[in-house]
Amino acid sequence: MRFTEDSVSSPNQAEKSVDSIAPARRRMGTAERKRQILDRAIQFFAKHGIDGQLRNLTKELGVTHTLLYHYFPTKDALIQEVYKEVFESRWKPEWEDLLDDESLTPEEKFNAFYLDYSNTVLTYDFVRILIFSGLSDHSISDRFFELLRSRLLPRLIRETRKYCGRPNNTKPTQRELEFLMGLHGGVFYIGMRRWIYGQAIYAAESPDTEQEIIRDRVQSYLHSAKSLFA
Amino acid sequence: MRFTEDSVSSPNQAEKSVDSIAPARRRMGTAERKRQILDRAIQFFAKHGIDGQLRNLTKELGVTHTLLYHYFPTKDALIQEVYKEVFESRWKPEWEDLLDDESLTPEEKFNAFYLDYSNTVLTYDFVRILIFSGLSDHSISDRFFELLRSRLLPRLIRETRKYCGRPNNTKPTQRELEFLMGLHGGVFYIGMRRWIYGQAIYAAESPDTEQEIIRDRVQSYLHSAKSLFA
DNA sequence: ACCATTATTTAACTTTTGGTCAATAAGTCC
DNA sequence: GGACTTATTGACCAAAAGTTAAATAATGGT
Repeated sequence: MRFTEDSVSSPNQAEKSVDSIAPARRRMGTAERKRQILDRAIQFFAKHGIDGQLRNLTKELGVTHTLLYHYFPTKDALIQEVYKEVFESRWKPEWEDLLDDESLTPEEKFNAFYLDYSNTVLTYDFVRILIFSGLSDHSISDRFFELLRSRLLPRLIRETRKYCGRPNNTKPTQRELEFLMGLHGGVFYIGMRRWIYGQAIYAAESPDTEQEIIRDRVQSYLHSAKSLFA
Repeated sequence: MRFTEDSVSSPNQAEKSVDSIAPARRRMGTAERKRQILDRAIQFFAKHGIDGQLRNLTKELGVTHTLLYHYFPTKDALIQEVYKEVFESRWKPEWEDLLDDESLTPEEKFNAFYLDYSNTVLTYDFVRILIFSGLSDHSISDRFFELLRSRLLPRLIRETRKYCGRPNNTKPTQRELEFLMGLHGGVFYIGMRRWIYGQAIYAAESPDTEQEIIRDRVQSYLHSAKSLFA
């Protein structure tokens, strides 16, 4: 598993398998190298958690671990950039536009949103890093949930009410929010099973089924909301 | 936060605040000490993950870290016992009995089960250790899900079918299972928000509301199942 | 071809941390 | 009260892991 000096003694084989076309060694441009490190760090910390060792991370890159300090002042700084990258780059402002689109029915919006949301958020990197972050220091995951809370939940509640034929003139109640979180959590749980517990998702076979599953749940949510909050 | 030699120099104040009535120092019975360590280790590893340092753990107990090795051969052995304790002690065989109880309606079973299940499983220790385990080495969380998969899911599907007035003569379909996992995951997500993300659950105020939330979701699940699988 | 720049490595330092072992002392039994 | 058992500690080790500083060598400009 762990390769030590062997990788040095046999430079012809499997030196790197990632992006290297040449066994090229030194001197990569500053920007590219930083980018490369960051990309790899995301994968790496998603897999091993923030306790992953820098020496192992850089081994995957084919460089010495001290090179990191040329680009990042400290391990923690690197991790912060990883967090930032993952969370800020994946949030789609379009989600808000979609939910505000006047030409769509609430049902269409819910389906379109959760289909896209699950494709974006339920990835290996995102799910695991979000949880690693929550497990240790909330400060990062909080940012994501703040977006969720302020940007998405009010819109989703509004659409739910529209679907139920109720006016949207009061603040969402706890009960409404909780019921929505049931749907939301159920969707996120798909990612949990897949990327945390390593379970095969029952729907992994056909891509259609995955969509069908989301649709089932959205359908169920809206349908039940109508009778629960009537 | 961290107390070093101060705790020795001022033995009157806050020496320990946990179970100590006396500032009693040495010589605890073997069994009690082991029990004490294990209990504390559960809390500790749930909080800090398995990378938590033994020295910090024992500091909370007011003993030296070397004392651990008198009771557990290695850190890993201690962790294994923690896992075992948490997962094996919390699984209730009564759940199966409850779901098999002939005198209850499917709806009553679902409500009773998820109410009790959430009280048992959605604790700080359990949720976090389950996830720490899943994040690193599935071997432990797998055991729990195997119980879930073999003992509970078939019964829950059976009751769902009964509620829908359908015969239970075929294996659960993926679609049925996935729909059930939507409910299940939504419930577990309550624990996630509370113990991983550190969010106040909207229903934290009144204990009734918590029950109401579960009931809402169960109601929704069953009701929708009827129309989805008709 | 030479020089300046800087990406990269080598060597070394420090702190952390799981683990060992011999010494100490708190109970218990007589 | 002395002897015996063993819970507990203090000193210490070695490997792991983050960090630093100086040496090395690509690369680009002239």
